[in-house]
Amino acid sequence: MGVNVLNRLVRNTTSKPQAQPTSTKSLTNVILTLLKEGHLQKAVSLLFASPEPVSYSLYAHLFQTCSSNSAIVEARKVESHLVTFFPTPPIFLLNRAIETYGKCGCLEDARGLFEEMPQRDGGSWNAIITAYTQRGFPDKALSLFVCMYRSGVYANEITFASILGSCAAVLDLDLSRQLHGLIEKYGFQRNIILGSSLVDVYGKCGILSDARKMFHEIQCPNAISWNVIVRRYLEMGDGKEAIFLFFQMLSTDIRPLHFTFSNALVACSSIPALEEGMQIHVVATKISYLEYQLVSSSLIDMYTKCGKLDDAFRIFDQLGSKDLVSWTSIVSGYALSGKTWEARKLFDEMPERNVVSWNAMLSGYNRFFQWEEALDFVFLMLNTTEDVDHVTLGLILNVCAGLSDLELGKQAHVYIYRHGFYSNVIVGNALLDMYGKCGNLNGARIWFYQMTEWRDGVSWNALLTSHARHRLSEQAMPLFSEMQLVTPPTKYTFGTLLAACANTFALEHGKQIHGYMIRHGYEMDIVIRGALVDMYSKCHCLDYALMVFKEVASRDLILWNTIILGCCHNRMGREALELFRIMNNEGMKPDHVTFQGILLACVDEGLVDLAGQCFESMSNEYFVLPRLEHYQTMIELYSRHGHMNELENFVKRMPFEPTVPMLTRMVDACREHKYSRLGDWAAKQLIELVP
DNA sequence: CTAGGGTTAG
Repeated sequence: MGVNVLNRLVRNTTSKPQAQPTSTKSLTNVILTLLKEGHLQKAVSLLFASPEPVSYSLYAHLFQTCSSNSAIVEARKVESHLVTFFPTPPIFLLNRAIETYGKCGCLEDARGLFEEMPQRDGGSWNAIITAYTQRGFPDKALSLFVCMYRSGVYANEITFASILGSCAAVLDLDLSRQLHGLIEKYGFQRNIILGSSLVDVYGKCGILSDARKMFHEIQCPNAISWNVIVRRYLEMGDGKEAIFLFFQMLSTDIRPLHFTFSNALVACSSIPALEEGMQIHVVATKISYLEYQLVSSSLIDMYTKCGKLDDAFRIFDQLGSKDLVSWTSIVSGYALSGKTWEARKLFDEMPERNVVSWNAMLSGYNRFFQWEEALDFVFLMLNTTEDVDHVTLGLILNVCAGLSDLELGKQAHVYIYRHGFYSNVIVGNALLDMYGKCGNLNGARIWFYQMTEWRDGVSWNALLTSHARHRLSEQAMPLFSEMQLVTPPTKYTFGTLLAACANTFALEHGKQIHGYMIRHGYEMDIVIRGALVDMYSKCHCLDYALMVFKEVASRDLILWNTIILGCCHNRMGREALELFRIMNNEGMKPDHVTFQGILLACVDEGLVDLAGQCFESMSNEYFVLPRLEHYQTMIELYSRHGHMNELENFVKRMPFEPTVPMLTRMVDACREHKYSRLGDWAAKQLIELVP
């Protein structure tokens, strides 16, 4: 503040605050009344126009009010008045001024005053350090702290609290430990604010053991201390411990912050833990915390994540005022559990939407492979709102991949490039996936090398998957070796590699991967076991496939289909049929893939009648609509086993015209079995189709 | 007197 400096130098009045005339006293009273009534601007104008100084305490009061109102113009006026009438104002008032400038976000004013002060005390350093910490410049705060330390000014509790906040922001674990040592050396360790700050900084640095140790050293943790420790466990993905600590807090007589309720509920959503969530619901109701939108929104989300849509909806429905977040929560609850129609109905009713609401709805369509609806929704979104973020773009790319629409995917790529989203790793990986799924392996490769700077393990997996999908499984192994130098493999990596082994009949590689996973304790989920079954059966090692299959406790449809088709691959039709029988007994509903396996088994075993019955039972008993490949397999069945009458009846009863491969197969079969009536017809059809 | 925590939804 150049003007203020000038004032300080030019003015040489020697007025003292203690000798106040009556007019000043009344002025003070008027200003105080104005402040009390919230007229800060008027109060400051009055002060500014007054040629008299006021008491130190009134200046302090004015600064404080400017602080809480972020009134920068008024703060400058107050400082100006102060330095005009006091050539050497008390340091503490200038410290207040620095703090006020900091709170108003005017760091230049704060720094200017700090630099110009004729004398500084520890409070001045604290004020400027706190200003930088709170306005989001932790590096500057830390370097100022070093200056302070070097210039021999002692740090006090306030300094430590502030500087720990900066450590937490930049995750400087080493400095935090040093500060911890100093705090104990100076005997500040019983300060609850410093204790909580240390819990905070250790937790943010991911050292929960130290955070927990520090927490236990706090004699009487307050609501903030509890909130910190619960939150840190939640952030590190240990929802269980977060919930445990929350309930421990409830057994003390501390009244929890409503934020802590929200954190505990989010922890329940993350596990998910319905029982505990319901208990928290009860407690929150008892102490009227559902009044907080934050708590009720978290509660709605907890119920949806625990699969209790009805309960979630009941709370939502009874909500006094439904805010954007609770609307979005309920929509996402329906959308992500497959009830996209209900979700859409609610979405259309929303009084307002933001990018998260749009993304939630779109995610629902994507998760349940409703690509057409998703695409319509994308266009609706782009026509309605400008609000598009990296999540939206990732979802749009998923739609392109789902529809195998490379052109659309390329358009999205251009958009992403133009709008600077390309260096986002989520978007980048979605792009890789899109190129792979749209059949453009080269595009995927080029993009993979372009994203060298910011790719992660997922990028490698995506590229591996693209290679495996393009029957370039031989190249997957060298790629995997390259990958291992950079990033550790995950179960997704192995899933892809096993599929690659299956496609290239690389039994030895497959066995090595299986062994590697067992030795290194990788999670053997149902997808991995399915990949193992598939790999072993495609490598003609059906015994191993069956062994892995039998180890799975709860089998899903995909796993059943894999083993049934595996038997077919190994020309073990009878075993396939036997497995189908067991599957039925276990109450598993077959789908079109299962029936394709069954029909193939019948072809192989020459079970023409059984195949016919199965084909009939598809639509009659199991309500599985026969697809093109089922009709084709039936044609193969009759052709191969010379059942020409049945073949003719079957083809004539088909709900669509036979395809070229079907006709070709029929012509061959009719020639072989001298059945010219159908053969001639098929040949004629063929000529019309292929001129 | 100044200092600590916390923003739920994709």
